[in-house]
Amino acid sequence: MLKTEKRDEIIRAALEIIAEHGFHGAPIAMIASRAGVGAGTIYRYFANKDILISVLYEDIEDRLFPYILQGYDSERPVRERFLHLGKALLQYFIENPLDFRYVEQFHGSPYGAALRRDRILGARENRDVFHEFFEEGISQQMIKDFPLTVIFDLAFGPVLYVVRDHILDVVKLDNVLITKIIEACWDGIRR
Amino acid sequence: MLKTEKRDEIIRAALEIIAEHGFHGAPIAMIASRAGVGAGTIYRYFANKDILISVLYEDIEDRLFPYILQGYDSERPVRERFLHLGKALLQYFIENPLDFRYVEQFHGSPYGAALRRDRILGARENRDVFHEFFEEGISQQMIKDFPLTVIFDLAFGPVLYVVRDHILDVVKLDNVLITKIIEACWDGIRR
DNA sequence: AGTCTCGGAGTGAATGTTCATTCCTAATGT
DNA sequence: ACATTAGGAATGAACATTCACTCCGAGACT
Repeated sequence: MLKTEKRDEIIRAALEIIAEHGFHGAPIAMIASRAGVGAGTIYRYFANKDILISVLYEDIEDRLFPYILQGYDSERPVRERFLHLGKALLQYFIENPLDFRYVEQFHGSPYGAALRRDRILGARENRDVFHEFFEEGISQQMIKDFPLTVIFDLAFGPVLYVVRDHILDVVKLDNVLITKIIEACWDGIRR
Repeated sequence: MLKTEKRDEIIRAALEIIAEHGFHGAPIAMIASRAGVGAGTIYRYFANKDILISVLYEDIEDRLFPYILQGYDSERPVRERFLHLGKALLQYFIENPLDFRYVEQFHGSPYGAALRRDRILGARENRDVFHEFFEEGISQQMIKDFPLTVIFDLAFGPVLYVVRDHILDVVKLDNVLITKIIEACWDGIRR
């Protein structure tokens, strides 16, 4: 019944190594030894490396969305909700830099390009939260009338770049700065 | 005297293949055949693949900056200059999608991480234009007072994401939309 | 209770492939 | 003729994937 345990170890190890060394510098043998399993074992859980890589990505989304939705209240005013979503996103990646590094590499690579039509952050059930939120904001005339995709880019593009800088240690983010940044994002999309 | 010619072919071929298939799916043999040269020839021009990859990146910057600076007039008002820079950046990548795909992959990879402290767009002489521009904008109280890095993220993060969407064909950008987008970026950073 | 059998999870050495790089020969120019 | 440049087969290293084997626990049998 401990199936999950080994599988989790493999996923954790793969995340660590790929985030740090890229898809390149992450041979199966290395992942296996970091996970404390035999190389062959990985193939008992994942048909091949590509599939491991995709599953890993979905795994991150499955942790990210619940985190963001914590304390999200769709009854609150638009601006307040935006600040919540933006901050939560920023915070999640700051707290989980490996996830960020991984997502970043994944998106830039051909693996990620396969996700094409699916929006940058998620395409599962949860995605609807963002969807609905922005659509409501637009119809309430609180948010500029752009295609949804563009609104995403305006709203969260800066957030992701700021996270990168924080991880690369070129900015030091504290709570005050974070709030100011998300407010600036809001200025970008609000009417 | 045709030294340059073969070299350019190699660079072009490498750009095409890497942009499309990633650093992965771009074996030297494939680059060579696309360039119409022998595999060994590549090594007459580039010591190894890593160096080819870095040179390729620098090459892109060397084309990007002159393009952006065309018609840039540091005497014009801050807002106007910002609109110029933003549009030019967007336009360059729309016109050169391979360059964009390449830069994107490069940044997300460990190669790019080596550029750490160097700012996201350039670290050569030209970089100063952006530098100076934002510093001036801040001291004139036209632009919000954030660390320079953050200003970059707020200003150009959205632009790069929009370009990605355009290339992935999830938005259709026309001149009107482009202008509106850059204006929204301005709203994000202006006081 | 003790012994035996079976099945499936786990292993890592062996395999075959893919690749960057080298190096010797051919071609080209001077 | 000589020097320089190009070519691409040959080389060896690195890697993903496979597979023959080990190990272990849960039943079955005595």
